[in-house]
Amino acid sequence: MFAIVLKTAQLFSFMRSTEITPDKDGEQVTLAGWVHEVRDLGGLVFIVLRDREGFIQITLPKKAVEREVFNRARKISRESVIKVEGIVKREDKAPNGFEIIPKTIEVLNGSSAPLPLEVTEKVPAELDTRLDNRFMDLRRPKVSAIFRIKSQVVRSIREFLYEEGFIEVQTPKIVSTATEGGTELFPISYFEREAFLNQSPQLYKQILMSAGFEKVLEIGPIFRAEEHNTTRHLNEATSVDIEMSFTDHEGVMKLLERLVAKVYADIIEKCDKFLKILEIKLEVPEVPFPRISYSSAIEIASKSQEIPWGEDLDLQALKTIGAEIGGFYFITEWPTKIKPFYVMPFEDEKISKSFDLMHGYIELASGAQREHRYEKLVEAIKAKGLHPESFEFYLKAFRYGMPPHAGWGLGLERFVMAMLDLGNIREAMIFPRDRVRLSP
RNA sequence: GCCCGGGUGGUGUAGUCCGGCCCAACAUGAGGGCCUGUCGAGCCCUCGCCCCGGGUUCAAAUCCCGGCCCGGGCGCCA
Repeated sequence: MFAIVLKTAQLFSFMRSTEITPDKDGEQVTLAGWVHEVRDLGGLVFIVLRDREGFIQITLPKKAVEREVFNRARKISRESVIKVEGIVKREDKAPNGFEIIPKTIEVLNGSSAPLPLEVTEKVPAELDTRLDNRFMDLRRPKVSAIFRIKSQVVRSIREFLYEEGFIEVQTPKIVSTATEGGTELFPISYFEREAFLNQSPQLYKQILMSAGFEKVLEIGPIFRAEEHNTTRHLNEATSVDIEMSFTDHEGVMKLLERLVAKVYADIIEKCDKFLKILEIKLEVPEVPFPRISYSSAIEIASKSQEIPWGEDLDLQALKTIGAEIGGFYFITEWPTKIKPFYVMPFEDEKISKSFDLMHGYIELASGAQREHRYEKLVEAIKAKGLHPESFEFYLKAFRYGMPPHAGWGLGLERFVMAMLDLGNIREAMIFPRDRVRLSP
C-alpha cells in the first residue's frame, strides 16, 4: 500500500540500484540517477549511474544499442541527471554480476562543468570548499552515509523513548528573556520588542513536569551565540532533551546509558552498509558506564595538572581523564557552584546531583536531578546573580504542585561525531552554522 | 578573543626558507582524438592558476607593510 502511494507520487516509476540483482536477467527496468562517471572505450561505453542507494553499471556495446543512444550517451557530462530504460544482463565481468543494456537514455537535466568538487573522491576537497558546495559534497557516498546513519540515530532515539512512555513535545525557540545565564544568546527583533533564540528547552520541559506529562522528549535546535571556534562547537545544534518526573539523577543516567547502547545496537544492525562505506566497526558499549565523581576526576587529572576543587575541568584535564577511562563514562557529583541554578544539591550543598556523559574527552550530555522546591530554587537563582522576576513564567509552575524530577540534554551532533569518530562536528551537521558560516 | 600556520588552474598539492633556473610543476578535471570489458581505465593533443592593495628591487608566487579570507590549537561555552 505504502509503495503504491509512493509510486503514484513519483513523476515516473523506477527502481533503485540495490533492487536489481543478477537473477533479474532479461527483465526490462527503469532507473534514474546521476552520471557518476563515463568510461568511453571506443566501441564500448560504460556509464556508472549513481542513485541514493549505490552504483549501477550501464553498458553500451556499440553494436548492441541504437546508434543515436550510443553517440549521445558518451557525451553526457558528469553529474547530469538521467533516466535509463534497459534490459538487465547477467555478466560476470560487471560489478555485482550484472549490467544494464539501455534502450533509451534521457537526460532529465544536464550538469555544468567543471564541477566545484570531485564527487568521485579521486581528489580531496577542503571542508570549507565542501560546505560551500554542500549539495555536491553530499553526493559523495561517504558524506551521505553520515546523514543516513544520523537519521537512524534519531529514529532509534524516538523509538526507544516512545517505548519508555515519553511524550514528544515542541517548545518555543523564540524566547523573551536571557534565561539561564552562562551562554550568550542571539538577539532577534520580535515586532516592537527584542527577543532571543533559545539556548535550550530546559525551563519549558521542567514546566511540563508541573503540567503532569511525567516523561517528555524534545528533539530540536538550540542556539548559542558563543564566539567559539573549535572542531566540536556549533552555533546551531540539535539537542535531544528529556525530563522525567518521580525519579532522580540516577534514574535518568540509567535511561541514558540504555539509550546509547540501544542506538549503537540499532546502527550496527540497520546501517551496516553505511558503516562499511565509512570503514567503521562499531561495538555496543557495555552498560553500566563507569561513574567517576568530580572529585576523583580532578585526582586523575592531577597527573597532568592541579585543578583546585570547585574549578571546572578544562580541555587538558578532560583529555587526561578521557585517556585514562576511555569510551563512555559519567562524571558525577559536580560542585553546585559550577552547575546551573536548577540542579539539585545533595545534603552537603557544595555537591550537586548532576552528571555529564562523556566519550573520551568530549562532553555528550549533561543532566541532573532538578531543584523542585520553590524556596530553594529562588535562592539558587539569586545565588547565581540572576533575578527571580525574570523567571516568573517558570517559577510559577513550582508553586502549584511540582513533582520531583530529573532530566538531561544530549548533543545529537556530538553523539554522531563520537560514534563515527568524525574529526570535526561540522561533518555531523548537514548545513552547519559556525562563527563565520551563515550560508548555505 | 589569543597564539600558530596558510591563501598557487574548477578541485587537491609542489615551488616560497635562500628573489632570477617559474611567460609556474604534478594529479584530477574540461575540450578534442584513438581504443569492445572498463570498474581511480589507458594513450595522444589542447585549455585553465600565483587572494587584494601598496612597497623594496635591474628582477617578486617568493622579501616587507596593510587588508580580506581560511585552517589548527586554546579560550569562551548548563
